Amino acid sequence: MKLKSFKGMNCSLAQTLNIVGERWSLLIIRDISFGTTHFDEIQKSLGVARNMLSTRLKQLTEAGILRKEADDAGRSQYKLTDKGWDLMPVLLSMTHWGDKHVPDEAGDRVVFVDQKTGRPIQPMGIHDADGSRINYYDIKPEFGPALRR
Amino acid sequence: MKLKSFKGMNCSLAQTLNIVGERWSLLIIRDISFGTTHFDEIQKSLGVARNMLSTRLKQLTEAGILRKEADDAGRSQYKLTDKGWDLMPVLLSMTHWGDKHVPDEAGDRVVFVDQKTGRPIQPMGIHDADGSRINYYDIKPEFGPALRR
DNA sequence: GATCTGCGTTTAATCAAGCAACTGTGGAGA
DNA sequence: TCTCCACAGTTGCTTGATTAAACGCAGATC
Repeated sequence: MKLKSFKGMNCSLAQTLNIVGERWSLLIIRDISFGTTHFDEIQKSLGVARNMLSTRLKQLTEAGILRKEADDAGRSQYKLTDKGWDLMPVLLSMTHWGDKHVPDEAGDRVVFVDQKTGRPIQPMGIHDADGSRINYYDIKPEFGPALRR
Repeated sequence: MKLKSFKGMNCSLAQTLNIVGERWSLLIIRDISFGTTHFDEIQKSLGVARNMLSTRLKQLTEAGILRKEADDAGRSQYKLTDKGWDLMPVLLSMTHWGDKHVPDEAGDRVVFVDQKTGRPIQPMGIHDADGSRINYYDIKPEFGPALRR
């Protein structure tokens, strides 16, 4: 009774979840994006089981999200590829949702700021073709070519 | 050997994953956002096991993401709450990532358009305080009050 | 040469996903 | 009123996934 794969679903969300939808994947990716790139560092930071971490790193590397390389000391480390960095909107959306809906009494936990100005970035939101911010009830889904058949 | 909870992690991403990070949750939420609101409809649409669906719907309702109510015919249906609709940026980020990195040869699967203009919305991206689009390498994380202690 | 650190793999136990069959309820039709 | 069917779950079982801890192994340090 294998875990059901989302591969056949012909849905971009399902395809994404098939690759990064596993419990630990996004936390691993976040750690690496923060500069925690060595196996033991990630393991201690997250408290994930070592074999899980090993498996996930392998899968994410095969999926082209991570790249394994040696650092100056010859120790192996993991870095995000461009494909991996493209997941930042996903990470940021989730972080902002957590900030808003599962807050800490002491305030925000991590704030992402614009490096040039030092000011916090906007919470992730929906923008129309002109770049104006719009609401979720201002959009509607339409079937694209791949679903019209 | 219970599944490790992310609750104690003091990280907004982990808090979000603790609520919607399970395999089926986001797919269920997407279906409901598309108007597939009855138990059997969702079950057939996703092919998820009925007991899984039952458990997830219960958890998501308890988490305040869904609301259970009766439709005109008295059948029970599930709707998104505002808290649930706030997950749209997460769904859209993942959908756009899938469109880009796991494409279908036939083209896009679902396109989200601005209801007023009919034009597709922008792919989810990072915006600075002034609303200008910036890149992932233009931002950096800073520890907020909850982590400075 | 003994111990430590880094990076995993193996092992054994337990938890959760998956499937299918069953229950319970309400309405439609005979 | 009796049967049939759709809907919304629930129950029970099997198998896969997750966990923690122990083990391997190479290179560096004491």
